[in-house]
Amino acid sequence: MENTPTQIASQIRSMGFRMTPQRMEILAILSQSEHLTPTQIHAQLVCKVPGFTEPTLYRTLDFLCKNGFVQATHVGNGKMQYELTDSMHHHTVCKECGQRKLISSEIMQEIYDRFETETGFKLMEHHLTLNGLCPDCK
Amino acid sequence: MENTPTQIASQIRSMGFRMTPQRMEILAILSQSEHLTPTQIHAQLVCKVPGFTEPTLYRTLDFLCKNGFVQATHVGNGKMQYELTDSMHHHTVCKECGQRKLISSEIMQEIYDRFETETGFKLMEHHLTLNGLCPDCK
DNA sequence: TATCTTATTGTAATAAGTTACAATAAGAAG
DNA sequence: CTTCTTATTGTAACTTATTACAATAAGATA
Ligand SMILES: [Mn+2]
Ligand SMILES: [Mn+2]
Ligand SMILES: [Zn+2]
Ligand SMILES: [Zn+2]
Repeated sequence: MENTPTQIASQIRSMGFRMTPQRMEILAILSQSEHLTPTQIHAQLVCKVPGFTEPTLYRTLDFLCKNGFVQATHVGNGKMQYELTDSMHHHTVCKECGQRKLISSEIMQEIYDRFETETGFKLMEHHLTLNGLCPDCK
Repeated sequence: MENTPTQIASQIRSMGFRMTPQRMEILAILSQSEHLTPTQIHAQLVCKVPGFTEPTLYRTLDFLCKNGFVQATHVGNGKMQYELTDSMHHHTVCKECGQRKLISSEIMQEIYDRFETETGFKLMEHHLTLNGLCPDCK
């Protein structure tokens, strides 16, 4: 399972959906950075495609999320952020200094495994942000 | 540390802030249910206090969160939800059937302890929602 | 290539959330 | 109780997000 815009495009088509310039533009933008808010994405869109509208942006993000090509995440502030579904990764965010740090997948995988065996629940979270205090600020 | 509206009110005063009817109304509403969106809270507010405005609602929620009396949470849809800071508790939400389930604090505490010792990060998350598949839908 | 179906887009109106600033009132002081 | 300070509220304007529906165009079919 790959995740370049072109590969996602053909997957979209093979799922019976239609591939449009609007969807392609959004995928192109998402493929170049992560943790983008709708406003940030829209700012980039209107540069390239002057008439691009908000409803299309929000609907498309929704569509891409529902079909697993994009993941929506929260990082503490109330704003949604979007990124292409990539390898599982997690962050810590320090409430004191704001520093973000990537958490190794191994640690989280072990924790997830244990959680799943103890609860019978199958986790599908691929991107979790944990808030607290970093070692320095603690 | 208690969390009834009256007790929070006196804490707010003793912290040098002012206690207002608006803050009291919001605390009263939050003390009666959990997982409330701003829109839900506002709907209740305008019934009781006809002129209650949105800026005051959002500012007050922000204020109560920053001072630890209220916690803001996400449950998968993009909407923020608010509730009085109570004992730590966590949920699973099934992507298939939508069922929500409370996760025992003991399990999470052990997992948190391990996470903290392995990363040096001090978690302050008191309310985490984990998405995936419940035992039935798995 | 031309035609057809309908998924997807844009338009227009609305709702939710934010910001800047002047008016108000909580609570301290006299 | 009255006065004073300033934290907190409401007003007004704006930005971000959502909804309903008519116009468009992707891609299937002939
Ligand atoms: Mn990330
Ligand atoms: Mn909860
Ligand atoms: Zn820190
Ligand atoms: Zn289920």
